[in-house]
Amino acid sequence: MPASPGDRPGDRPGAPGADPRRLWLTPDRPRRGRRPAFSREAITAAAVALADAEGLDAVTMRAVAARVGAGVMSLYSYAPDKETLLELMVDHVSGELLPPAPLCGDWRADLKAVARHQRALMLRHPWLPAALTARRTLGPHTLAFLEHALAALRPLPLDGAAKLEVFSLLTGFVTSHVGHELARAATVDSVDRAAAEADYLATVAADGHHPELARALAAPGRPLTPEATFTRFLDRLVDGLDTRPGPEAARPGG
Amino acid sequence: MPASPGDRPGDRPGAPGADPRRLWLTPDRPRRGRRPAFSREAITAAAVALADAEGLDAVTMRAVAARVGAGVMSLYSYAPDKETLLELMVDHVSGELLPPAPLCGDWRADLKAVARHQRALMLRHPWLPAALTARRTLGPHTLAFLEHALAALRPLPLDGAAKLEVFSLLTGFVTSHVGHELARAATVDSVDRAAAEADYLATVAADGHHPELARALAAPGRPLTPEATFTRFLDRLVDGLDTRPGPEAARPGG
DNA sequence: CCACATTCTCGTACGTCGTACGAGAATAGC
DNA sequence: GCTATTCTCGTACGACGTACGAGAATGTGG
Repeated sequence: MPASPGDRPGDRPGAPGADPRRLWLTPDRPRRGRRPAFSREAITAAAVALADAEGLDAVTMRAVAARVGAGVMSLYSYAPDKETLLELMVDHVSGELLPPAPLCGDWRADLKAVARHQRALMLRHPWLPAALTARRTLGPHTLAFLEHALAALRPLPLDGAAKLEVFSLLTGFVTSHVGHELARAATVDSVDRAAAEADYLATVAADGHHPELARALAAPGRPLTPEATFTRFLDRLVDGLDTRPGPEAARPGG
Repeated sequence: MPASPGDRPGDRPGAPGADPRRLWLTPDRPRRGRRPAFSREAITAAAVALADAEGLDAVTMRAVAARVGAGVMSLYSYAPDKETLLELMVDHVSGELLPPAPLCGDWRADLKAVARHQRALMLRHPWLPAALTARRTLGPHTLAFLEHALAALRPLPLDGAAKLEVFSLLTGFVTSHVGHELARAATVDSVDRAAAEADYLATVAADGHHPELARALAAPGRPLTPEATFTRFLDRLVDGLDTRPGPEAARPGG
């Protein structure tokens, strides 16, 4: 095995997503053999368009192939498997976050802006929360945005690991929140579903064993826009972030 | 169609999870016809055991059926589809959160205890974060625990909707965090994978375009136990929670 | 005791998925 | 041109969720 220098997009063998560099560090060297008829970029874009239009479940290898005008198995020359294609999709749309707006220097404001951009991206690509919870992507665009977020946290007296944690916390929150936000919006489409659920909750609340739930549901309920709700959550989270360096390291097993 | 009074566990027809009450409010009335050979409980327990042992992907209708000693299609007498079975699984393990420990009255401490119990449950059932991000379950056990969490928030001057939001925020955080925690632990199993990723990140950080990332990775890096990291996150989140009632309601469309 | 309606069991079968395999077409260097 | 290399993609396989419907078991009314 002559240790080929540099990897092709395809490279049929190899574990699913075993080595990130195999996926992201590919200077597409090969200048021999048949000329590729498609491109990783085009295939990824087709997959994204499909997911935008018909949801993540509609992204099948067959459907993507049909959309780019390729045979199904040709896709495997550009991505070793579907999981990799999904990672490519995530990084592809993350490119829409770049270049990021300049920082203002107020780390709280900058962090909130980061979260708002993430949310906007997810609303534009409603499959994104689901795609993000199932994997962790470290592509060029995702990393560039991470770089930006870390720059926003520069004024904070935290060490590097803690800043990464804060970013992870924020991203997790946005993903989770927007995921639920979209789920709710989708349910509203079928009114009976939402009504049935409300009915059911009312039934449960009325059984006497859930007084707090009953109280919560009986709230005056001034309805907020999703934007306002998100902002309120975000404020709660960011304004209150404990920014002290953190306690002394705990001993493993302690 | 004679409007049958009360629904059987089975009830073959009916949309997937259209009506929560169809699923959760079933006093298993039917005392006619052949006696059921299995039970929803036993099937759910088998599915949970399978997921605990071999992961969520191993939970196929065929595998669950084999485990309980039933024919595959018999499962459909107890749950209308696989999605429902997954909801039953989530509620089943949520029963381990009950009865909850008594509240101490300090809402921050009580809320942290809620989160810690959630995390412990997820560590016991590593498939749970993935199962939770894909659906929202409103079974008896989940709702009982929600009731407990709302009781913990009793001292807060928030309205009902806001308290539900806080719970959702907390649950979303725990789910996301433990999901990543487990993913990292799984990667450590295969050391090359983790090493390759670290290598890749180092490569990226060394390219000069990611100074903040380089700084973050070069941190002294006193390693924390997962417990300590979780606690630090949780403290950051809960200690800082903005508990003011919130701004005036925004007008829809504003 | 006997239909008969009801309810459960589950073998078979269908359509869909991801993808392994490998034959053929295109290209570059000799 | 010959050959090694690379890409294309038809076919095929095993797994999945689940629709269908025949058969077995049970209660009730005659």
